[in-house]
Amino acid sequence: MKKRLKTRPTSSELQILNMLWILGTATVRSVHEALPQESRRGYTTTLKLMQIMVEKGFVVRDESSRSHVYRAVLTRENVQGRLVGDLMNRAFDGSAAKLVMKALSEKPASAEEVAQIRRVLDELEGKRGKDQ
Amino acid sequence: MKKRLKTRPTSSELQILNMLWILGTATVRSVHEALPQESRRGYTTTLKLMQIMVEKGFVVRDESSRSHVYRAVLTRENVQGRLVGDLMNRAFDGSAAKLVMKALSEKPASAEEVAQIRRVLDELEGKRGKDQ
DNA sequence: AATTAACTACGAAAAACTTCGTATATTTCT
DNA sequence: AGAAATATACGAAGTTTTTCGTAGTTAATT
Repeated sequence: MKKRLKTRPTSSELQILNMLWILGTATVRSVHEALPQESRRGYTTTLKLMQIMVEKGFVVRDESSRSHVYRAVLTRENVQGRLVGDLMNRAFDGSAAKLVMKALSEKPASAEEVAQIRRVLDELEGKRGKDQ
Repeated sequence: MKKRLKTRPTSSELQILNMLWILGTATVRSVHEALPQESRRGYTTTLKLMQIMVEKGFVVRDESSRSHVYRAVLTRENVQGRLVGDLMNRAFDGSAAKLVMKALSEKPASAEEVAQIRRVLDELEGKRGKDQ
C-alpha cells in the first residue's frame, strides 16, 4: 500500500472538506448530495476521493455501520491558515499586507466587515505596543 | 498539437513567473539560475516549463537571437488577483474579510503595513459613502 | 579545424489528480 | 424469497503536472 501523506488538500478534496465542515459528520451519500450540482461528479468519484482523504489523513471514518461516517481531522481554520500562508509565500513574497490589500481590491468588503477588520488591526497594534 | 489554455499558473509556473516579474525579460538560463537552489530542477525542466507557458499564453518570447528571450504576459498584480480570488472562493465562502483576517493571523503585519491597510479601508469606505 | 559548451525541440517517464465502471456485499422492498 | 436499491473496494483510464534525457544545431574555445 502506498502511503499518501500531504499537508494541503487539492481543490476537489477541499470541496468535500467544505461539506464536512458544515455537516460535522457525514456519509459519502450526504456529502455527495450536498455538493453543488455543477461540480458534482459520479457517486463513486466522491467515494474514491473520500477514501483517498482517509489515506492522506485529512479525514477519519467510523466503519461500524454499513454506511461509513466521515469526519474532517483538521479544522477549517487550520486548513484556511495553511492555504492562505501558502499563497502568501508563493505569490506575495510572504507578505500578509500585500495579500490583504490585493484581496480587498478583488472583492471589497462590506461596511461591517471593514469594521471587523479594523478591530483586528487594532488588536495587532495593541499587542505590538505591549510586548514588542 | 493540443491547445493548452489556462487562466491560472501552476505552482511551478508561478515560481518562474516570479523570476520573470523581477527580471523583466530573461532567457531560460537566467531564469533558471535565479531560481532558489532548493526548488531548482534540471535546466531542461525549466526550459520545458517555459515552453509550456508559451503554449498557455502566460509568456511570450523573442526568438530572434539564439537564446530566446521571455517575458510575462500578465502583470503580477493581475495574477495575484486571480489567485487570491480563487482561494477566496474555494476556501473562504467568497468572503474577502474572512480571508484577510486569516492572513493577518497567519503572519501579522508590521506597524507600517497596518497603517497602509487602514488607508485602503478608508478608501473603501470613502467610495461606499459616495456612490452607494 | 576539431572539440567543447550552450541552446532548443521534443518524446516520454513519473507523479499527482480526477473520474468512472465493475465486482461484491448488504439492506430494503414487493 | 427474489428483485431492486445502496454500500464499499478497487482497478484503471484519462488528465495534468513535473521532470529529465537525448538528438540536433549553433557558437565559442583551443
